[in-house]
Formats: sequence, C-alpha cells, structure tokens
Amino acid sequence: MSEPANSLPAPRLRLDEFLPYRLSFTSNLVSGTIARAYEALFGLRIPEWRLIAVIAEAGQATQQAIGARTRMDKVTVSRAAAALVERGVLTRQANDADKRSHLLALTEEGRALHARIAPMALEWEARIFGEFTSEELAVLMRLLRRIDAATLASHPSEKA
Amino acid sequence: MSEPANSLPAPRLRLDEFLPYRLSFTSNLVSGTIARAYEALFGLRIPEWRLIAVIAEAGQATQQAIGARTRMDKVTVSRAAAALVERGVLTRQANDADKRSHLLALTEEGRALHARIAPMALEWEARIFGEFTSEELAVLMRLLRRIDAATLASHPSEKA
DNA sequence: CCCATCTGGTTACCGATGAAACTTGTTTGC
DNA sequence: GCAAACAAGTTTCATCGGTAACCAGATGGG
Repeated sequence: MSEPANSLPAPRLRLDEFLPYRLSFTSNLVSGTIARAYEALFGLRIPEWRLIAVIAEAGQATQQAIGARTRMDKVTVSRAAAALVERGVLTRQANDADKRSHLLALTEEGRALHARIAPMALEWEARIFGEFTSEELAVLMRLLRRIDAATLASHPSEKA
Repeated sequence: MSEPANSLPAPRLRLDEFLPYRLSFTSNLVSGTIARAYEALFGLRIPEWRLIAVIAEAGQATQQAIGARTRMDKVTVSRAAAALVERGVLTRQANDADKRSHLLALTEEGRALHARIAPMALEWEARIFGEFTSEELAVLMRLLRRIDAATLASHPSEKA
C-alpha cells in the first residue's frame, strides 16, 4: 500500500515485444507444424529424425556425440536410437575403442528413408522461409548463433 | 536396391543449417534458462508468468482471449489461472456478458509480483540480447513475425 | 592387481502438456 | 420458447521429455 512512487517510467514490458517469448512462440509454431508432418508421413518423432539426419551426415556416431551436437538429453537420444534400431533403420556396431558405447549407422533402409525425407524437409523449409532473401536468412542464422553463444556465456550453469 | 542413380547432387541437408532446427535449438536454450530462473526466484512456470504479463498489460482478460493471444492451449491456461488464483495473485470476477467465462485480473499482490518480475525479465533479455544493436533486434523481430505469418499461411490446418 | 572414481547408456519415475470427453451456459432456427 | 449446435472452462487420460538412480565398462592411483 506504499506504492504510487513511480520514480521513472521503466521500459514497460510488452509480452510480444519480449524476445524470449517471441522466439519460443515462433519456434513452437514451426516445430509443431513440422513435427505433425513427420509423424503423419513417416511415423517419426523429431528426435528420431534428428538422429537420422546427424548420422546421415557423419556416417556413424555414438549417442553421446549426437547428444553433444544437438543438445538433446542422453535419455532422449537413447530412446530415439532404440526405436530406430527396432524399426530397422539403424544398426549398432560394437565400438572397439569403448565397449560401453556403440557406433550407430544407417542401414540400407535407413539411407533410403533419409533420402526420402531430406528433400521434403528442405521443401518445407523452403515453403516457410521461401519468401526471405538469402541475406535475410543468413542474418537470421547468424543472430541465432550469437544468441546461443550469449546465452551460454551469460548462464554458464547451462550444463554445457 | 536400385538406388545409385544420383541425377543431381541435391542441396544436401545439414542439420545445423536447417532453420527449423536452429530455431528450436536456440529457443529451447533461451527458454530453458529463463524458465529455471522464474521457477527458482518466484516459483512460477512459464505459462503462469505469461498470464501475469498479459493481464498486466490488458488490465483484465478471459482465458480464451489469453489463449488466442499466446497460442497456449486452453487447458494450460486453465491450470495456470487456477494456480494463480489459488496463490492469491489473480481474481476471477464474473463476466456479465458471458457467464461461462470469468474476467481475470491481478490482485494487489499480483501487481506487486509483476512489478518485481518485469524488470528482471527485461534485464535477462538485456543480458542475452545486449550485444545486439537495436537494428539487429528489429530485424530479428520482423523476421520472426514473418515466419509466423508464413507458417500459418502455408499450413492453415494449424487450428488458428 | 584392485578399489575408487568416472563416464556411456538404460531404466524407473514424475511432472508437464495436449487431446478428448464432459459441464454449463449461449445462440440460432424453427 | 425450445431443441440443436456451439463455445468457455474443467477434468480425465495417455504421452512425452527430463531428472535421478542404476548398471557396466574404463581409468588411475596406491
């Protein structure tokens, strides 16, 4: 009850000018849309698709490497890997360098699946981001990476 | 088994150049960091904080209006509202125009809470986005809004 | 060697989130 | 007016994703 002291106007928080909110709003909108499409078309969830994409790029990888790269939790990675092995899309080969871990690689079927999905993924991206110039996209990408860096720097506890 | 036909190199999908992925990566990083802070400092979850912010801005609002504005599920809004009423931060006044719904408004305590949080939220934003010029921020904001629009347009099923 | 510590991965558990069913009140067509 | 369709909110239920506890193999002293 001792409040009416407004010394300075203070920059007034408006939720939809608030960047963390906007970022999350847009990201949820986009990933939600895409997630539904993966699910409907290929029966894949986002983490599964990410494994496929990363492994297709790298040839093979351990779960821990995938986790580090995508910042997905190791549990998430573990579950996605199990599902994909089950489905015949991935193989686990023993890793001689460390018998606790396995090297994940795509099966023939996995490569075929990747070959079917990747173009569609790029096409969705194109549809959503198509009206942007490549400069704009480059700017966006750079900004996002700088945000990552700033976030990690400002809050080191973010168990990196 | 009839595959080696690589007619064209095809734009090769690299996961961390893939915008939906980058967007989600960055967004999760930022919201995760901030969510932990809200939780630790004020015992608030993100949806709860959003209600507070929206209502502080609008003076009062129905749950459905809040849901439409933030795209949060009505269930999420309902639960957040219940928690905040319970906590004494919000009141529900009957809405004479429609007795199914209630008008949510901040209590005195709610306003005080908002007054404590808002500056910190802006400060976090400043810390994370501080190294950006205001042009860059404006660009980012504009790009995000255009992405929203493009997503909604390209996939109208997104129960708008 | 062998115990202590650490790390990759899995399992068990818990909270959060969304879809669907339901309740109550509103609207509309007859 | 009243039945049918509809909309705001709540409740129930299944699912997802994360933390914590756990298991097995690795590492490094003494």
